[in-house]
Amino acid sequence: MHRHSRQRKVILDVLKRTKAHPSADWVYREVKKEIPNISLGTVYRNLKLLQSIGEVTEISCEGNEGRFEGNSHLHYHITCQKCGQIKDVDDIILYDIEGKVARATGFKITNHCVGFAGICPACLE
Amino acid sequence: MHRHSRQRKVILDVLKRTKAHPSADWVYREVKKEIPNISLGTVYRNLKLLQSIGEVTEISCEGNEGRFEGNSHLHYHITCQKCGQIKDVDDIILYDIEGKVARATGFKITNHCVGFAGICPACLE
DNA sequence: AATAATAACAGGAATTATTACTATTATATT
DNA sequence: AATATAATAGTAATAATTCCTGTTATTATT
Repeated sequence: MHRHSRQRKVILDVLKRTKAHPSADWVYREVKKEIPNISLGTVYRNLKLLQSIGEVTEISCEGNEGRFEGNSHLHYHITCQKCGQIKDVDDIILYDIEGKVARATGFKITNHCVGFAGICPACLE
Repeated sequence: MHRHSRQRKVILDVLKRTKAHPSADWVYREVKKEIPNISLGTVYRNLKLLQSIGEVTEISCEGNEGRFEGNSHLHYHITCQKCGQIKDVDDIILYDIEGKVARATGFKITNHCVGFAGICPACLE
């Protein structure tokens, strides 16, 4: 069973209060401000644990692996290939896509991802 | 300008004739059968070059980064989380999804990916 | 066909992200 | 308070990919 730890709490707090989609290393540097001797291994271990209980999601599309977010409602992402920012795409809903793929392939679907890449309005000038 | 090289030709041939979605290292080992002293760096360099001219695609969804394919028509992928195989999903068409996201976000979209994870029929028993 | 310019190569070193290991510390239970 | 062990810090190890350097091979030009 899970015990509480200050480290885990601060890691989750950091993720919950940012709208960005940070890397493990960014989380590490941020938590370090509050717990200066935290270990990078602790960050990785807790990011994984927090994922397993649904508190944190790792992005898995369009080269954005290793980016995390504390926002757990279903949505997709778009990445600017020029400045690197990742934004949420909240307006697109793919109705029953997992069901469609399950029927087409015979797989039991457990997860899907959708991601976009392009140039953001600011970088377009 | 690009020159021809035996290495590049064999790398592309290997990718064109497999239905799998191999890793750079698998391609390397396969090409080694024909060119025993090929270098892994050469494989990476050519995979990148072949991508840039559209002959090869790198999968970018659901933890399948670093997997390549020579099949360049638009389609999606599904990965079995138990046995690791990656299969093509050819039957699902997302109508004008890039246009929809462009209108919703203001980005100029250059690419999108859709990927699924689950358990394949064989692994389900 | 020989020459010159340089793209591409082999082999190895370097880099980066992530995981594993181990001795110590902190949390929850009795 | 004593105990069991989950979690930690710090470091070492691993894996995937890129970078570097001297050599080779391809193409264009003579």
